[in-house]
Amino acid sequence: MDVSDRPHHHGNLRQALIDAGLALLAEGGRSALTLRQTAARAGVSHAAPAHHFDGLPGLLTAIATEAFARFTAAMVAARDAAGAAPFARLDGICAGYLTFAKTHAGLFDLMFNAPDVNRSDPLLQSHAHAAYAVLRDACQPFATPSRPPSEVETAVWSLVHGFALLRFTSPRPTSRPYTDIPDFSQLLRNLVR
Amino acid sequence: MDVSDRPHHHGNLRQALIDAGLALLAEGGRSALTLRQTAARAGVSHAAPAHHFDGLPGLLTAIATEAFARFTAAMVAARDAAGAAPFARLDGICAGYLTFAKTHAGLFDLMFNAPDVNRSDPLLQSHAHAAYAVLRDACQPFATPSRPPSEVETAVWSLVHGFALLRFTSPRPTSRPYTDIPDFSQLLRNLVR
DNA sequence: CAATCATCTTGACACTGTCAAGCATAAATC
DNA sequence: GATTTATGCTTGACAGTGTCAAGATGATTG
Repeated sequence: MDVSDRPHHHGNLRQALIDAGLALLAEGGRSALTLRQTAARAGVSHAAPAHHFDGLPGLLTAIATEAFARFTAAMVAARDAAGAAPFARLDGICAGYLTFAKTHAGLFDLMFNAPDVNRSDPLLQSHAHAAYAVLRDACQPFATPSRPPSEVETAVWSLVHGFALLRFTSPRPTSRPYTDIPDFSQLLRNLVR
Repeated sequence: MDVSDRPHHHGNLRQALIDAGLALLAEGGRSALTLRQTAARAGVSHAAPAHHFDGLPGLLTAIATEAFARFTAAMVAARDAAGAAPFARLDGICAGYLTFAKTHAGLFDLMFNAPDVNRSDPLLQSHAHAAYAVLRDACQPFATPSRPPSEVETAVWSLVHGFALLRFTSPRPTSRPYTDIPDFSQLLRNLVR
């Protein structure tokens, strides 16, 4: 759309920029997500984003915040579709976790690996905390007197996050980076006993 | 050193560039590791690296390869200092893993998170495979008929890698990102039984 | 000695993020 | 309703990046 076709004030440029960034990220990965490209896709000049975000880190942080919200929603949906048994719920969450990492690799990469995301941002932190809370709640039934909740949470989070990275991120030559990769549910079952 | 002070042919510029890159990475993190800065630190022009590496990805890949070698050495040293018992050996390797991730955060970040590293490079792959082999060998004693080696390996690698990322990478506001982080040895003990 | 080759330099290009200045439109005020 | 203020966006510039082409320099070889 030509610049003269639309009003001078965009209306909701902030959200339009976030949407444009999400599209660029999905199409070309992290390296495609630049300030100028995002502005161009949203149909504004290269300096327009500066009036809505604190530079590139600000834009990336806003997109990562949105990504955490979608991440949480994906885990919750997988949990609620998995049944009522504690293990089924936890396993469902992990399946949602891994499916999200696979199908939204760009978002996952941005959320956890991108160096320019401002992880001190309060809004980002609250969304990240909400995602972690989903996992934590589902871990609670597996705590015992000798195994406090923090230990179960950390073990499960580490296992599923490490598994996701081993499996999906930093694309490797073959689908079997080092050896056969077993099913995650089995690993989880052995972990929580 | 002035350009006219040294001979036109550097002698071993390739290694000098790798060393300069390692220094920049240790000092300023991934964003400080640029082609031009590396060349400047090595005392050559900005285009000199192109004659020794295939662009920036080539340089990063070479540095990551060196990083994997040091990573392997750190794990082997920790293992050999940990005693002869199978669990002590595996625990020692994980301790070496985590200590490396903490004390060489730049290298660790480059090895696993940097998008420009060419992970199809045969030399990089062989070094990465060697690192993984150290972990795999130490996992073997914990395999059972119902728990094949690939399952133990994947579980341990995922756990320690996820733990390292949760703990050390992408610096978070506080040292306790979401909750208390327990000791890793306890997690490992519960995992391998 | 001359030719060749590898190595490094210089200069240019397109692209990036960021900043300062200015303009156009909407909102507020008289 | 007219004028002023403020907001939202544009334009232009700057330093920095990776990459390529062309040239200069020094070592090697015929």
